[in-house]
Amino acid sequence: MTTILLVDDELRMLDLLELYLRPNGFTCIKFESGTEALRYLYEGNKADLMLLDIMMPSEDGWEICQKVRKMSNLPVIMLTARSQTLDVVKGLNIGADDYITKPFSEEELVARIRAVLRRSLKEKHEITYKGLVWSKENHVLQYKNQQIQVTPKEFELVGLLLQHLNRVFSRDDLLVLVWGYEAEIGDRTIDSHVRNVRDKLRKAGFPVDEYLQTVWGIGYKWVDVS
Amino acid sequence: MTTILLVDDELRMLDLLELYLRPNGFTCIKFESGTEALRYLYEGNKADLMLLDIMMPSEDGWEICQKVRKMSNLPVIMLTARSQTLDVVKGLNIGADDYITKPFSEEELVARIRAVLRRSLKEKHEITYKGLVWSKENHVLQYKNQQIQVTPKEFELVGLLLQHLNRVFSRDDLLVLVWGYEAEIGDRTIDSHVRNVRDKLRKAGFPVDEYLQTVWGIGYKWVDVS
DNA sequence: CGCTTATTTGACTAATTCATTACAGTTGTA
DNA sequence: TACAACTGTAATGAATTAGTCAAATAAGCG
Repeated sequence: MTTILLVDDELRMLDLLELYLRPNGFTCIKFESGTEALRYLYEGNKADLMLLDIMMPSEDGWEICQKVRKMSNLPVIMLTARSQTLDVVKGLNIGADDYITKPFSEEELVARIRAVLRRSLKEKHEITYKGLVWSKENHVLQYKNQQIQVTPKEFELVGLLLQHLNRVFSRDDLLVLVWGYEAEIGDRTIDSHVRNVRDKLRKAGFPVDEYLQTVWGIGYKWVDVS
Repeated sequence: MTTILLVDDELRMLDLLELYLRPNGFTCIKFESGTEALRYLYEGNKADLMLLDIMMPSEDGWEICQKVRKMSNLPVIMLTARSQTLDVVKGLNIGADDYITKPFSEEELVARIRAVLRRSLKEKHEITYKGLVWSKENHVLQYKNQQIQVTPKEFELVGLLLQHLNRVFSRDDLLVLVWGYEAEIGDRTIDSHVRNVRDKLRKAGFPVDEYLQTVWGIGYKWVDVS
């Protein structure tokens, strides 16, 4: 079963969304404001996706989306009446997974939701790779029961690579995905962090050089051969 | 926030319930059959109460109620058109917490829900961690038979951390979960409370620094290694 | 109201992490 | 091999974040 959080200040839109989604097997939970939805998430409840209206009286969709992003990897689809490119870009940069403009058909809505769900399924909170444990919830990196002390940036970096085995990340990719889209950082900075990660993992006894490899001229990747 | 699961085969009744409950601050999740609701619970989702119609085509309310009872202590209020004493008794025996006959007023519905929630909240939470006793009921914190005098906020803070060992709480998390949603508090305020908690526990002889740890750049957690 | 206790704040210090730099080392290619 | 492009390294100052504490403010209570 798939649970979708609907966030819109207009009751009519909430009802319409539910009308479209329930027959398609989605469980809907409606919220008239983003803060309500956030509270729901903060309380540890789970959901599979959030449909979020941008135009809302108190806190707008952008802010809500950012807050959701900070606390979880819940996929977010933004809803809006406006279809300006600027908004789309802003939304996607902020971390929204997709963007639907009103009005929309039932087919479009459901199709987009399915697509986003397919994409987002892979993200994990806890990853174990050959004895190396990465846990987002506990914010620890362990190897063979010993804790590896890493900084926030290092932690994010390792997590990203582990979550996408064999994918090559350019320094630009890493910049956006680890540092955030507006960061302006030199290439050497990223190298430095990679170095530190390698150092710490190596010292813990993990054969990091087999896995965290440099792709010459491009960036870095975590190689998984098994 | 309180989440209520609505289970009824009639869409109209689901809508009516939602219409009554949402304005009273309840979050509603609607299910057209008991099995759907059960699946929702089986998947680990949380809720505070279930409103369950007795008369349903496939599996009736009694059966659903029994299954809910087996897997959790979620309070259940049964809904029915019949008002025969027999049913009431049967329902309460099976484990329902209350019983509402249709038709009902908004006031009655909300009042009963509140009453059941009040009752069900009480039977909660006593945690013992290495000699440290946290008792919600008595609202006391003890270590080796000596009472540790803590303020309400400090008490909530310790309770939250103890209830989720090893989980890292960002200051934003703590803000929402301890202070409540609309609180606007500075980071230093949270630190202050953490400091006070550490201070008091330390003075009582509890080795708090081993457990209540700072996760640099993220927040705080209660580390449990055992 | 006046007293007590709890909570919050802000200024300051301490600790840690981050970004940069310059240069040494490495790789790819002609 | 030579050279150009790229990556690795280590040290360091800047920036960010956390800890501390006293004082201000708010909240409870008789």
